[in-house]
Amino acid sequence: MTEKTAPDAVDYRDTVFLPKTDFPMKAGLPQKEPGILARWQAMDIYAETRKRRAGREQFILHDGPPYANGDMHIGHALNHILKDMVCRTQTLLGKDSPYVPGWDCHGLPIEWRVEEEYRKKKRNKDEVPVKEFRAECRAYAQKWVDVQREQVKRLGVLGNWDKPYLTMDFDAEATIVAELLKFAESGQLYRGAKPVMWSPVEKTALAEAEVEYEDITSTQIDVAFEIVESPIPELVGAHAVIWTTTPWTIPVNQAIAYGPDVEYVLVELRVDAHKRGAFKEDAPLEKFYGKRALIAEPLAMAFIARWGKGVTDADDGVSEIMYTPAAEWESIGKGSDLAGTVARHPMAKLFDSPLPRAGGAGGGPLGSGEAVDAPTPNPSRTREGDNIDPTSPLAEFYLRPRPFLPGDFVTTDSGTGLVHMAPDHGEDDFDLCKAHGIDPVFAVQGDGKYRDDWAWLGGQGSVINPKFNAPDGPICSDLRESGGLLAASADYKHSYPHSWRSKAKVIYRCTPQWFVPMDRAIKPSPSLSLEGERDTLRSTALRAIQNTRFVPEKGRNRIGSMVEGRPDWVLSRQRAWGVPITLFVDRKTGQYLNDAGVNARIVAAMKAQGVDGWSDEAAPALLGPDYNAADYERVTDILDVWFDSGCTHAFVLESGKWPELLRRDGSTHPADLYLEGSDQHRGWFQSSLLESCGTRGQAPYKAVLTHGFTMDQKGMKMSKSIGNTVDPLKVMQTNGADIIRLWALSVDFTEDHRIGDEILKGVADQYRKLRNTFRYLLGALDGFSDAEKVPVDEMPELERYVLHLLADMDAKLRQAVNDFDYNSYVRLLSDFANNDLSAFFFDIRKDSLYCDAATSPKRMAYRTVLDILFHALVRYAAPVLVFTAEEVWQTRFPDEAESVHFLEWPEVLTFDNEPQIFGNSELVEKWTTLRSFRAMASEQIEPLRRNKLIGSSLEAQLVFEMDGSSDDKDFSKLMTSVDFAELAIVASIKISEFGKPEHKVSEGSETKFIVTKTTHHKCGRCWRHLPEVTEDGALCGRCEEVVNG
RNA sequence: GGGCCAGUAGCUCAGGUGGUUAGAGCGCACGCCUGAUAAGCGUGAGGUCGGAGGUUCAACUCCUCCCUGGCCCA
Repeated sequence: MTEKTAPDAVDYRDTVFLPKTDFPMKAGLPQKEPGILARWQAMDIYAETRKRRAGREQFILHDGPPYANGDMHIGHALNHILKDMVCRTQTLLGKDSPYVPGWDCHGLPIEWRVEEEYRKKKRNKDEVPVKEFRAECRAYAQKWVDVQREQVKRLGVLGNWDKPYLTMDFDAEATIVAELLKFAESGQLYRGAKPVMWSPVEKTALAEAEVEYEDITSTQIDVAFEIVESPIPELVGAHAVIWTTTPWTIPVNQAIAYGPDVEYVLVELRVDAHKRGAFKEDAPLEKFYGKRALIAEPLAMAFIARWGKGVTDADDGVSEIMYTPAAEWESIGKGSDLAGTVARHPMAKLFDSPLPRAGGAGGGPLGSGEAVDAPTPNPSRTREGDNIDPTSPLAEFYLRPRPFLPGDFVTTDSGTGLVHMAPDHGEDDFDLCKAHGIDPVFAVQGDGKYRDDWAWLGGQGSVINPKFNAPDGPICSDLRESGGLLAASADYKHSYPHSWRSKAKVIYRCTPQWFVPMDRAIKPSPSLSLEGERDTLRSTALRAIQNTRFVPEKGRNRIGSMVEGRPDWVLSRQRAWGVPITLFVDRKTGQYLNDAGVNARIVAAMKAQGVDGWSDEAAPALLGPDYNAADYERVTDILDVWFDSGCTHAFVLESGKWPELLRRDGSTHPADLYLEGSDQHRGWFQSSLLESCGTRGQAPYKAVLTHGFTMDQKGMKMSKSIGNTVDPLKVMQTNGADIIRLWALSVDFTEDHRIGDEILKGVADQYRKLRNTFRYLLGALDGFSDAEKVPVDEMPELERYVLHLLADMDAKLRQAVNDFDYNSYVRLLSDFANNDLSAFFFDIRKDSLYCDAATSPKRMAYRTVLDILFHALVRYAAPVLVFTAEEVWQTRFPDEAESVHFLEWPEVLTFDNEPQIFGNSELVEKWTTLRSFRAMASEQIEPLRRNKLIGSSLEAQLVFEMDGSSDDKDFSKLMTSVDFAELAIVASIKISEFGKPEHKVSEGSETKFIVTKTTHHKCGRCWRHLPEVTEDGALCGRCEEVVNG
């Protein structure tokens, strides 16, 4: 065959209707987005959106406040994008979905930063008036609120940025106090105690973040506690050995812990006879030689070595020391056998008194119950030999028996396997003792010294002073005198917490704290109605969890098990920058004042002056004429910041300060949704739940949505020190906010997910495909007007089929919105644009769009569908690609006063509302089959292209080979019912009645097509190969009519 | 160390109650087109479903242990 081309081929390019648009292929988002933002700001798009949705069903997402400190990081970005997506999709659905952002402004980290600035300027915090200090904290928080606000706005997040809520607003502070007083009124507060990290130098409690660990050398001592009673008779008279590196805690020992599964032995302390001459003169041998010591078996040798070092002068003395398991008790057994054993405090001997009687582990000598104000013991200074009244509080304390208690925390890593318990100075100690009714005694003051009234230890200096703990210091001396010291040496190297600020050692110290009880029956009050008669905060909260929707569902289990097992809520902090615990405590009874009038004055003072309204000077006025300020202790603790944020539902949603948030449907749940990272199961979700359950008897939210954390490309946690962080601000600079948004909404945010260059590149590719889809729509719709619209029932089947695909996706998108399943949402859009439109519909109709007459019904129908697609897709995309969607919309419908974001979810045709359009699904089945044949044809054409037999598929001729089966007859019928050549974008198709097996590509293949090169000539305008074209470059009938017609 | 959660192609994700050769989009390779052109179309190659045991006729799906990573605690 010879190619025949017209010698003077005409260029028909100008007669072809090519897509025409100014919408650029390259986005240039970093340059373009700020301009779009400015326009939105100028038109006050947030307020305008509220107006346009006024009176509609509300969807209230309540913003959890991020901490006002530092730049926005990727976690903030993800969180805000998700919140924005929620509000925007709800708004798109036609609801009124406002967003009031907020910040958490009180608390230690800010206080800390301000102090750090002081240090740089060499100012002493203690010399700064507290009001001034708070003012600086306030300014610091405000500075970061402003910084973060601009950064989040840049993401395209729509919200009431001009009026965010701050926990440090006076109104907020007043409401937080009012909420606290509700707990007071319903009897849900008590003062208890708890060991906290304490710096004796700064005289303040420290948070974990303020503590650093350094290696130090401490005095280690072994102390003998004489066993006075035990279910194992052999133990009576023997000595339990405890080991500690904090000798100063021995005076307030109150018990001994054993490991229930640890093996214990009883050993006799002996020395080789020939070494006896080498004993130190002052050694405690006299008192212990030949005596029996109770100790964990794996640790016995190490103890003997310590003991031996102290009793002989010989360098090799250690190896010469003997120990023998006491013959009387061969099988010493496990720790659990020690239950019921009782010892006496070695210092009891300093009191000239009879041995204590066993039994009855008592409470503290110095008060009990919830009031912890320390009573005063007998202040007489006493040394051994002095008499002290055995009925005095201090003597009674030392003479009280020390019980053996089971401790899971006891290990055989070091020490003796018997742990001395000082509930004042250790968390394990406190918890174990509390569980057995033993309370702390508060003997060590804030300055680290024993109280003056603690007999002989008072005024001895700070307990962190090495001299205090030295082998020749007061503690060891007393123990030596009383015969309790087995070994002491200042040579134990270990890591120990120090104050980050002063570099001084810190201690655990029990201090009075305010608590909310989890298991106390709540006193009903007018504002608080509960379901159960004896409801506690825990039971109420657990019930609320059952009534809440969790997305993903596993969140319910997570917060549930936390609430089930959590201890009482510690509300108090000994700090300056926070909301005060505004209680007056009766100095006589220890009870806090509960007077509605006083409370109202306190709240009013907060409203007027903020947290500064709570001061000694203000106390008399707050108390009013009915109370004498001298009779009351003004609590100076501040609230845990989690209480602040737990109150946001009260001072933001219910306050009326943001009218758009007020419920108009009588709903009792303030919020439809809380949305934060999964760490907030322990944080804000829980503090809000407890606060609301304690004051309102139910959760403040209907649903809780959690997202995971963003990891680096390899799935590892991001950290500045490793240098694997991704800065959203930089991504916005280089890629644009729409790219980060698309990223956040493409990943499975309910789990931990990743970000990195490769991932962002993929997201950018995905963006480009979507952008080009819009660009094509804009170009193809050039000049389109309502006059061109064709009724759907007059459209070709292909158009109706595509409308069905749209409707199908529409339903799935709605479902995804309801499920907050945004990665499905985005993928549905991408897949639809790629598969159904670009590779299928647009490709097939390219010929009609370019070459048919403008008045062609087919072309008009196509453009009508493109218009429908445009209106639907731009709306679907708007919540995701907020900037690009606006750019698309404004390109087609420029209007300074309008925005794509005011639009509502598109109305699409569905089976339900227009069954006749889709032929009751027959049309869908038919076209699904046709698409599979189309795919098959492409597959068969490929070899010819690869072999350079043809180039464009338009050069291909298909022959459908029938094998005579009924299926084939149906298929051929199907294909002849449409213009299959047009669908497959080939020259022509023939149906062969009698299949020729030799033409099959391979045996057993599903192949139905034989492909050859067409013999027809190519139309010079539409490039189709058609029989009527006389020579290559001449016109086909259709084109002839369009061009010359 | 404890509680909870996750681990499917290079990337992002699908894979009801266990059942035919594990899917999609993107990317990649190759090819086509040159009238969506730093675009569009097609074909193809990529996975022992984190690992090891076990239950079962049959396991990506159920059980146990381990590894890796994450959140919250200690």
